[in-house]
Amino acid sequence: MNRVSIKDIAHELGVSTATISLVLNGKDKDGRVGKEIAEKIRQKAREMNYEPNNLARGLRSGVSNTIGLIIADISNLFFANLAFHIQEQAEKLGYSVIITNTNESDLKMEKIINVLKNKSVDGFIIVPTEHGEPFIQNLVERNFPLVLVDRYFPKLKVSSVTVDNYNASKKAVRNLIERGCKKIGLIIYNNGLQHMLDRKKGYIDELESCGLYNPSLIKKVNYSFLLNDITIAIDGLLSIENQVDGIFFATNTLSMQGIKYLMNLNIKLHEELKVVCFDKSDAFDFMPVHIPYIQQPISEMGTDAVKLLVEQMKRQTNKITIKELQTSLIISD
Amino acid sequence: MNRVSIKDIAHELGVSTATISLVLNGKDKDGRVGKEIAEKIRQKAREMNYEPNNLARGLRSGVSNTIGLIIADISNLFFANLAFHIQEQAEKLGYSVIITNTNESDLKMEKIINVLKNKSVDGFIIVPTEHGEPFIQNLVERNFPLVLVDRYFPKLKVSSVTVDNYNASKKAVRNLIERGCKKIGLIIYNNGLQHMLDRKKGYIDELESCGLYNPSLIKKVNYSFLLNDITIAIDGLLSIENQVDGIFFATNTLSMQGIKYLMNLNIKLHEELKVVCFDKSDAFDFMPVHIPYIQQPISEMGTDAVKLLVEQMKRQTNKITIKELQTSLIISD
DNA sequence: ATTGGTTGATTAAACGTTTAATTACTTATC
DNA sequence: GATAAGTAATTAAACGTTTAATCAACCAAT
Repeated sequence: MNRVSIKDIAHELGVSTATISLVLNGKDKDGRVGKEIAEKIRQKAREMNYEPNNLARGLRSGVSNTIGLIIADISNLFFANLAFHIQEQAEKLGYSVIITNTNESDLKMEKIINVLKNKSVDGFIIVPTEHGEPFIQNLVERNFPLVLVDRYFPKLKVSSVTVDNYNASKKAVRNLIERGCKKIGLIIYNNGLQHMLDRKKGYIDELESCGLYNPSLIKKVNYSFLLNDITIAIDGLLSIENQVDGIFFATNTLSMQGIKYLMNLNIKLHEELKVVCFDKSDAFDFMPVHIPYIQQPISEMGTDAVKLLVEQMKRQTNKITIKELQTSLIISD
Repeated sequence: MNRVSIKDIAHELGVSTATISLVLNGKDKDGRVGKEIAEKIRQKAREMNYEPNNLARGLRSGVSNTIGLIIADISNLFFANLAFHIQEQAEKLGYSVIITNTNESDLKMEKIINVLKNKSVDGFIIVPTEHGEPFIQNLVERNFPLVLVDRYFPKLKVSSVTVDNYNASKKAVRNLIERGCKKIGLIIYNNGLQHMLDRKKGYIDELESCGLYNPSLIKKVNYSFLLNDITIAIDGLLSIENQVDGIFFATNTLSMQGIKYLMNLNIKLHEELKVVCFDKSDAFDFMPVHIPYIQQPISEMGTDAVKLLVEQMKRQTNKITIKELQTSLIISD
């Protein structure tokens, strides 16, 4: 009652395992295997419910047709959606995906990379953690097929799919300016990841271009103390010396917690204070006013990442592709 | 520059691969390998950065220390969180997890089960799709380690971890009754999954116990036409002949879309109409009133599922465990 | 001096594939 | 009728482990 192997079919048909393998892998054309026997093999395989053992296959051929996906926080809807699209696209191209989660921990990322390598994934799609650069560097040096997504390290020669964070940020701030804001605060994570820096840079440049930039309106939040830090950040921005009339939230988690706190404070959004968020949240639909937000092309990010990776895995190319997708500012839907 | 294997270490140390394997698997006690050589092997392995090849290991030993997790909708926060906790617990116990997503498609579920079997996972944790019973049945017959989670099939002899849907539902309805509702509607999916039926049964029984049950106040929604069906359902409940004063939403997706529509209709929640939801949503924090909801012990569901599965995989037991966890009704937090 | 137990190591097969190399046969070519 | 070319199959090694079986050496006890 055990799994049926190529050997069983061979035995059943009185033919060698090599022939079976050839046929079942479609290498029976170019005059390798006779038509009748090939058909008989295919028939028998179906009949016996044969399913190839991927371990054996991977061991022998060094190819597992599996992609290792490492994301930073699976309970963040953005990443969950990203994972979804990556898996869909991978399946279309004949790959399966192992989804794993670092929970933003560098240690865990290192560990996971090793686990996945031992499982012989053919390539990685990674949303890297803050101090994960050395581990990525290591993969790059070993010439491992790899695509970074959402976040990237500018110094590394590695393909990536991100959004144009800089211009997204400019767009967001521009919107606040056009709506009449004069004192615009930024709430952003204090990590050193380049996409955060890009968002900050966009904010600064756009404000500077109209002489509205004021460094003390940038408030940084520690990811691990989100709930606490965000109240401090907002209190700071609303304080007597600052009195901002607009806030740009640089991520979806910041948006959610920030707006929650603003509502607690009974701040009238839109009237007393205008906000723009990076990334969408389901909760926007339930807020008393429409919240403008930067929409990311999640589906495209996912499919592009897979496509780039597959190219690498097939060794069709070894050039680095840096893909920067454009975002849209959604005012109301 | 290739991966270092057990052979390389053996060659380096002038010793057989068997010895290496023994030592590296901790089977060098009971007088199998000398102390000095064992230490030398461990030393060298570390030095050469040896990492075992799990394909070879799995092929030879038939054990992969990998759990296949099949969930129904990864972009649903409930499942994403569940996946998170399952992965955490699995890691603690020395297993890695392959997360996959059926998107509620029966076909996909069948396909994924096969893919994972070919990757030789040692066991499954599955959130089954509506018509997935035969595939689960098949796994059960083959005596495959398996735990269902969130949903279950009462006819199958298979371990599962779910919540006590029946009593959760009763609790929810009881709350509406206590808040003075006389005409309480139910909005629920029209699938035949047992946990849905349980929720419906709880609703019916609780209402019948106080003579308030009216079958026409149950509105069913098709998952694939959620957006459309939910408006019809709500319109029906609010119509002149029904005029409900309370609604129980049987899932988080139904809650979200339902409440969204109610707000569009400018229904005053709490005053004109009271609601209770099954499962929590981040969006509740942003609603004008507190939404009471049934809180599920997601973390516990995840860890329990892993524990049950690991017991099975280790063949410590072959008895079926049906675990039904209790929920809490959260009025306000 | 034979037997038997310990300790410490090796040998070789096995897991299920893939694939380069080989063989054997048939047919076509000059 | 010898050679080449094509067709159709097989053989056997290899991938990196694990593990049962075996062997070798030493020592103790009869």
